[in-house]
Parts: sequence; structure tokens; C-alpha cells
Amino acid sequence: VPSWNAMISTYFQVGQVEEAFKLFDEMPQRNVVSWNAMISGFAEHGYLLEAFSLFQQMPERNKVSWNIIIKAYAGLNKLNEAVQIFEQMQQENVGPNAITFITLLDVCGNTAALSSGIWVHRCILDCGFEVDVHVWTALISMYAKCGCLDNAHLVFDKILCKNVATWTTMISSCAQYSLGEKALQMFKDMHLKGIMPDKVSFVTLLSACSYASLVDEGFNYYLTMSEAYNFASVPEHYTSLIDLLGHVGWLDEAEKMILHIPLQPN
RNA sequence: CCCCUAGUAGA
Repeated sequence: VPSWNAMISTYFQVGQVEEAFKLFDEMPQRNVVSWNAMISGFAEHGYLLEAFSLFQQMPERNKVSWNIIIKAYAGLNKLNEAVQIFEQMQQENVGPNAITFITLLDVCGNTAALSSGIWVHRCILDCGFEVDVHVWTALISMYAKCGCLDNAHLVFDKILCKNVATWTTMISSCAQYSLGEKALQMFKDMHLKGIMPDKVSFVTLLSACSYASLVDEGFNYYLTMSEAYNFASVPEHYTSLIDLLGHVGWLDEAEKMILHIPLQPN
């Protein structure tokens, strides 16, 4: 059964929805993972009716099944529906896990629903299980997206196990609140704490330089990334640099850069 | 490495 399940997921990953369903239909036995894989794949490709229908039909559901449905609503920015499913799962004695909360926080952030985000935060604390760094980071992100940088900072300060993603969330939040210098300072602080930047944190850093109109710093950081860290550039790096040139009015340089990057400009 | 998992550009 795991082999069939893996094939179903693979078909969805390459967009072959019909092939996936054919396998599900033909496989000799199915387990809850088979059903979950189908529901998740259907939902991800926009086949929501099919997803919901399978969810109704499936013989047994686990936490993942419920999380997939919450995610389906979250993907549509349907916060109220997502919360309803969250409450329904608990009525059916299926407890949430970290992923449940992360999914809910994500939709709160995307819809700037601060009061709901605070409510989810409280649920997390009430739940009593130990909160991992993924959930903490999702909380920071939610507060920042909801316009509450102060709360984001409060959460950030309390986290003991900050990793590069946690720092990047905070750096990005500062940049989005036009605190470019502060964002750069945090990048340095992160480095001082011995946490190594990765590609995503460099994208964030370069965009912070753009917000702060710091051309030299931005290009120096870009060189550091390429030469000291040996990271290959992704399109986002170039976009950030071009954006930086544009922000300070160096339009000729920006245009030149578009013509010279080793990627097809989109 | 059978299903749902946090941070990133431009608009």
C-alpha cells in the first residue's frame, strides 16, 4: 500500500490528477494515507468538491485528514470555515497538532485577522503541549502580517531555540515595517549568535537593503553570499537587487542588470 | 524518501 500511495502523490506532484485517481481506484487495498493523499492532491489542484466528497466517504480519519481540510479552506482564505473544521475535529475527539495550528495561523496572517490570530495563540497555550520552533515562527509571522510588530517581537524574544527561519521572519517583518536599518542589524545579530544565513535569509536581507535604500550594503551582501557562502543565485536575489537599484533611482543600472543576469527575465 | 508541516523578491 505505501508504494501505491507514493505513486499517487507523485502523480499529483507532476499534475497528473486523473492518473492519480485511476491508481486510487485500482489499488487492491487502501489505508488512511491513501485517502489523505487523494484528498490533499485534489484540494491542491482545485478539485475541492472531489476532495470534500472523499473526506465524507473515507472510512476513518486521522489528524492529517482534518489538517488537509483546514488547509483547503485556508488556501481559499476562508478563515471562518477553517476554524469551524478545527472545532469540529475536536468535537470528534481528534486533537490538533502543531501543523493544525500552523495552518490556522497562516490563514489568520494572510487575511490580517488579528483577533482570530490571538485566539489561536491562546488555543495553543491552552493546549498545553510543548510548542516547537515552527509554531513560534508561525506566530511571529502571523503577528507581523496582522500589523502587530510589537507582539511579533514579544514572541521572538521569548523563543529559546531560534533558528535561521525564526530570525528571517523577524528580519522580514522589520523590513516590511520600513525598519530597514533594524533589519540589517538583526541579520548581523543572527550571525553573531552563530546562526548561518541561508538563501532565503539573503533574499530577505537584500529586500531590507532595498527598503533602506542601502545600495552598497546590498551589493556587498550579495557578493558575500556568492563568494563567501558559495550560494547560487535564485531569481529572487536578482529581483531584490534590481528593485534596490530602482528604489534609489539608478534606472540605467537596473536595466543593465536585467539584461545581464544569467537567467531569463520574467 | 506513503499523506498535512514555520521564514524569502517583484506587483
